[in-house]
Amino acid sequence: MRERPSVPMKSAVRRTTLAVDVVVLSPRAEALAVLLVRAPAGARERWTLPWDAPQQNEGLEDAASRITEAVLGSAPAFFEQVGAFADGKRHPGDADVSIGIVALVPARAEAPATDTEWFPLNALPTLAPRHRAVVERAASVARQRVDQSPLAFRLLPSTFTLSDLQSVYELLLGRRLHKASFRRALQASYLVEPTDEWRSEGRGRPAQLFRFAPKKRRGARRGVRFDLFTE
Amino acid sequence: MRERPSVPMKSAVRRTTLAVDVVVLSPRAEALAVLLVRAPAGARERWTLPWDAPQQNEGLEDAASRITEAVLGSAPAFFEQVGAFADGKRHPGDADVSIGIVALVPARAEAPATDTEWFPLNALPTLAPRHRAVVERAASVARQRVDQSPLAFRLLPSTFTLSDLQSVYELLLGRRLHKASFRRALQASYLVEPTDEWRSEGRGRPAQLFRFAPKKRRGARRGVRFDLFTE
DNA sequence: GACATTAGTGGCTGTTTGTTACTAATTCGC
DNA sequence: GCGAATTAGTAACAAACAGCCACTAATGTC
Repeated sequence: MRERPSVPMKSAVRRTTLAVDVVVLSPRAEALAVLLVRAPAGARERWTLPWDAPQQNEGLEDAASRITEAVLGSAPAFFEQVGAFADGKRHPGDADVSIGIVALVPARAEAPATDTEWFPLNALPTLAPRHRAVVERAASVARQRVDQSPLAFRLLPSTFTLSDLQSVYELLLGRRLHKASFRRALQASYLVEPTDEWRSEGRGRPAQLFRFAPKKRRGARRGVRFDLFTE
Repeated sequence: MRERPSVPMKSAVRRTTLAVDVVVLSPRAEALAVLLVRAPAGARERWTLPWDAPQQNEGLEDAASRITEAVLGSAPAFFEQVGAFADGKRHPGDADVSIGIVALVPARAEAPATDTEWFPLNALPTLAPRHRAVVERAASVARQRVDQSPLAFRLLPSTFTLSDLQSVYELLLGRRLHKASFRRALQASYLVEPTDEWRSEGRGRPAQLFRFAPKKRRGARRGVRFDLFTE
């Protein structure tokens, strides 16, 4: 019979260095893009995620907000943790542990700070291994939660056309959706409401503008889907 | 026009204390239960989550594995991060930052260590505020990801009846499911395969045992669901 | 052997979804 | 001015799916 262990003594509490690494995502030119910061001369990689150590008594999301505001001029309204990273992978500031946080900003947000640049997710420059892992996790989290969290709406301005919304979903999911089905499902969800404004974008029929306005939850949800992500 | 900020100087890197807090979940007596450890005399609360500081160069999941093994006698096969907690809430070891990790163990796992006890999720004793937040997040993560991650199968032994499986889903989702619909959806998902064993559990017809054996992903997934969690 | 109990399936019905095809309102080229 | 191109939005049908009910099957209990 196996010996029943007893509760362990706590090891001596170690002090570790902590970083908050922010993945700022925004749709740019038909692709999801990440905001990167030019690294100081002499660094091993030329680009890094915006990051910093949290201040004393500063929450992680608060730190992410401060870090993002410094490179973007304004703080995004939406943050979500994507995980803690403490593997052996190298961090630009040699932090022992990184908290990865994804921030979503609408397409036409303000111009970023000097020494920053948007890179499409599929054409990133070389990053420190830790930062590459954080970016990959952030993208994967965004893809997996797009229908459980109002992620898509944070990538759009406060009013948007349904075609805009569909494009963002397609960007996040990485596949095309059918227009009629998309709209039907959206209608049934009571997530948006029409405004009385219309937008004419060059040629073609003008589109009605909608805003994100989730109504009270509809009744009990139904059966299980068994949609395992077996990637 | 808004002034374009420049990239901030990194603040002096602070050293913080870090804890890995593990939420060990298992189905016990018709409810999901958490494994708690009796706190040393003099502590403010009588019970805590199993936790410890990660060792030098130890990954977070490795730490969770070590911590769980110490209280359970064997390491569960499944861990998932549920988030980092750095709010002002008090931690039993006064760690600045906690990484919450959920571990899933099957129902009839080994007897826990002395000074530990299973508590149903809805009848927890008083915990340090940080620990309460970690438990709540863990439960919520488990509920939200049950159909995207093979969570349910980690709460069952390697072979199980379909009624067992359905019960675990009902436990995680907090609502009843319909037997025929559940089985149809499961069949279509190719997640389990029958063994040639049967189990007779007291009265009633014996049930066939199945094992978790996910087959290659079926073709492209379909439409969007807009299932926002508006809790 | 009747009955209670649990496992498992067949089939009907209404709902949701994929798809095609259409109508509507605009710009562009001439 | 007018048709072609372009984008927005909808109708309608068929297939797939989910909720539901009722049934059969195999065991233990009395």
